[in-house]
Amino acid sequence: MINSKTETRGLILNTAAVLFRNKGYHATGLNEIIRESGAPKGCLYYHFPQGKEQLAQEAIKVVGLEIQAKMEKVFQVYEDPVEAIQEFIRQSTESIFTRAEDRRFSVSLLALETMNMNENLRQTCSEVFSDWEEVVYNKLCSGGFSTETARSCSEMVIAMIEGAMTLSLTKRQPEALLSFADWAGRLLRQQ
Amino acid sequence: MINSKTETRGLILNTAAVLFRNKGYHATGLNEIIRESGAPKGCLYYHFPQGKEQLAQEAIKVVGLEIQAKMEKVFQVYEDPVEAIQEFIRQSTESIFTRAEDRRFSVSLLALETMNMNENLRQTCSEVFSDWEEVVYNKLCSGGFSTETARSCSEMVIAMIEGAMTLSLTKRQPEALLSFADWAGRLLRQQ
DNA sequence: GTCTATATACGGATAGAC
DNA sequence: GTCTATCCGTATATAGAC
Repeated sequence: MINSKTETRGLILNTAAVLFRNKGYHATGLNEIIRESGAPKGCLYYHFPQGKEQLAQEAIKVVGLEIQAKMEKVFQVYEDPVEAIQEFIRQSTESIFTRAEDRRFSVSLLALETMNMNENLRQTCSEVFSDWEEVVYNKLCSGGFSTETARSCSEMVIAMIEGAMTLSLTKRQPEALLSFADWAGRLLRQQ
Repeated sequence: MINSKTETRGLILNTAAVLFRNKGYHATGLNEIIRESGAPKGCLYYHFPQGKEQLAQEAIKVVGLEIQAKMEKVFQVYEDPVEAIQEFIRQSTESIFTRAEDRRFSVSLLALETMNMNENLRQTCSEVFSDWEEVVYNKLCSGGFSTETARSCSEMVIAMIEGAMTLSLTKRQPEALLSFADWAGRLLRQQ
């Protein structure tokens, strides 16, 4: 459990993270979160006094950290940064299209839904993107990229993953993601 | 007016297109569409018997065509395909960050919201993406790219635009989009 | 900490008059 | 083609007992 002061709180938060990431902010109801989590029905506003906004804000951080952990795990296995990034893309694609069809390795939906509606949530999503970029940046630097090149590349890598994932998921075809993995290899090595 | 058999119908549809594109499917209510459009209040289900789904499906097509028209307009001015693509990105960035802050040149939000919820809407978004790719594909071919290269590049260009736009909008900084325009130039010329 | 009941609003959708 | 009234479900949120 991540970020759980109590068992119940953590249960609700983790359930919320799954639902928000898969269905988005507006399509996920508080009732649904309580029902799915199996948590006591009366305790949501006790643990999250500011209601849905607070729950979403914390859940976005959880989603961000989950995906970041997955990325770091892959990065530890592959020393070469380019290979590591390619492998992360391929493994994410595999997860999406086989293990759990409706899961996304992305916070694009939450970001796009909330950016013009709630400044706190927008800011939280923005920080998640920046954190991911930092992980890629460090990996590129440790692999010999100049800090300037690594900075520019890391933002492009995250942007492209989000975009290619959106296209692949919409078309229900892994091609966009897989062909991006190939592209990323060529592009980064040419820097 | 696009696709309007009658004045009122077109009015509703165009208003719906603006709201859906900016706020997404779930955050946009039918009441809101009627109110904003100024259309007669009782006539929504007369013009759109299948309700919100039908309205959204047609609106997604409208949004897709609007963005496609914008792209084609820029492509007509610049003969070189790489230059044309770069210019489209720069002009879109300008539009987003100056003329109308909450406007997006994207259907990512609608695609991500509906893909696991409604097969019709998912399919419609998928077709919009494919149509955009086709425009880029034709431009690249006419500029001397091989059909194979053009096919792969066109999908990457659309994916990258969607991803970079998501990041730029979330961070409220044009950098991701503008730096992608530079990248796109280098990448495509190296093919 | 947890529960029930409820307030209040808004969502999409329908029926039937005009 | 348009309007009004309304049904019904669900949403977030709160009050107060236990």
